Amino acid sequence: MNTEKKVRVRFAPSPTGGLHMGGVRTALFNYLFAKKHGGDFILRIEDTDQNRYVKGAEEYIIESLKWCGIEPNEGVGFGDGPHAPYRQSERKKTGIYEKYAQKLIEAGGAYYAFDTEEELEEMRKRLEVARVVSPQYNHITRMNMRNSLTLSYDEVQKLLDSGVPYVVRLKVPRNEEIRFYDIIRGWIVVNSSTIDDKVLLKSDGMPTYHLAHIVDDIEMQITHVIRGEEWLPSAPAHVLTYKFLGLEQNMPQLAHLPLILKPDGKGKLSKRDTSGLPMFPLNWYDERTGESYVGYKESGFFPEAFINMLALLGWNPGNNQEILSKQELIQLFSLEKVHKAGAKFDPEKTKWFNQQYLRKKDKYELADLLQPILKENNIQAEKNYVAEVCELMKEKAYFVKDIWDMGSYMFVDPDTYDEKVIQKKWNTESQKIIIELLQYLDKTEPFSAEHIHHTFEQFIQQKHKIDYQLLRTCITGVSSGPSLAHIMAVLGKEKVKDRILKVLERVKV
RNA sequence: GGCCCGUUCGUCUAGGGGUUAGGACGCAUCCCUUUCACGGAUGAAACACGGGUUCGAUUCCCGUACGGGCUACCA
Repeated sequence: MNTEKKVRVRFAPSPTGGLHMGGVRTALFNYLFAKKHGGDFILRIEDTDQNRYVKGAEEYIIESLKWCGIEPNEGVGFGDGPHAPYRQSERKKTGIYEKYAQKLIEAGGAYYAFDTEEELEEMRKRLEVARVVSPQYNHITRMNMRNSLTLSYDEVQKLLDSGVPYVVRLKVPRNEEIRFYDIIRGWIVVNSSTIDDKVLLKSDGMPTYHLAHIVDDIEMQITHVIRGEEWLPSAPAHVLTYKFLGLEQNMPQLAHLPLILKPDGKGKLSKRDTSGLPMFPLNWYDERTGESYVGYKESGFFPEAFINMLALLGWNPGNNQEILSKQELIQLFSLEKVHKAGAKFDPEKTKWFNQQYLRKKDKYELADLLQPILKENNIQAEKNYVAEVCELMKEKAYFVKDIWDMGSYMFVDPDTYDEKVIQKKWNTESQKIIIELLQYLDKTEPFSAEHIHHTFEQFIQQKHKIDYQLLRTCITGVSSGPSLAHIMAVLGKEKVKDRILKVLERVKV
């Protein structure tokens, strides 16, 4: 609450799978907010659920953040700061969560519960039969369960000493108004009677998210918690926990981000989507299920485009500018301008973003990016030539690989020719014209786009009309593409002549 | 079901008591171009509904509808 304090925010994913693009956006907003205010951005790994732990997920998260260019300046994979360790499983070993749980119990804000799974199940059934509207472990039902509120002090001690498994639950009071301010949503008021007695410490000794994140946020001096809207319902319980701990003054400010929704249909974006675009920043293979998912990186997206698109999902600078560099995003970002409503992911616009970034790149940069694709296709070409091809093709491309897909004829002679064009237009007459044109082209010097164009005009004036589509097909094999004169200039005179002669020889009337 | 959050063109959004409700993606038409694309121009397209408050509401309030989230010893 103290604005003098240095801003410190964290991204705290649990390593239960590949980092979803929704998670990337949460990380991004944290990053932008931190940078904007000259603060720290921390990566904390919340691996308190051993059952859901997925090998490789942590590395994946780190690599994803690196690729996106939203690197934490403190935390797992990014160098220890003063608050190491940053993995909750390791932090647990220091006894810190137990310490806070103990404090809570002593303050009367939490209690031990010894109920077995069966007993809990039984309770739920009982409530269901009784048609209780919200069956939960709460201020009413806890009085019928086995916990330190219903058992005598001696009984509790005996159970504790005998090593019977127990959990620690938050003692949520009855009928109290819990208020808190959310930077994005404003004041939120909830009646405590609707909140259940959340488990804070599990019977395996691990804290739940509810306890762990509060302890760590306090210990790590986090000033702002920026997280997904799915946490909004449990936020009142968190506020209560801070209060019981006597830490209300140190409580970070809360900001709950709107969810990213599926482009079609309903619900939040899931791991797999039918839109055709990836849901993950990087390729992800899930060892458990054997499922693999493609990433934005491998699909040919630029990280800047990906980040730009994500930033505008639920936020915008308010000035109609849509193409924003990371620096601009940082400058313009503010939580107050984050939208409240969920945003549907738009695959079309995502591609458009990539196209915009592709156009901004210069031809040599594109040439470097195209090089690996050429290599895959066993093409060897000089960098300057590749750059010219990129310059020529880039207006049509969404991805670097489009340059190859649409312009492979710039590197290899066509071996097939658009049949529709050939069938319709290839005849003795048109052949004759092309042979005549060939002589004109031979004399074109220099063989630049401008001069070629001039040659065309001359030819038309002195000889015949030119069927450009046919000529294009002869040279490139396809019936559409960038300016033909430019293509010819880049290919060079010899290549052009060669290709035309080849067609005359190979494609009979 | 209960609790919480939300609702401006198909989508992302700007705006906000009096506006021709703005931009972008996509779509359509036209211009440019040998073609496609780019670029340019134009167009179709929105304040969920019903009550208040007000001289006036898309904007504020309340309902309704719809959408979303949560409802675990998961995060």
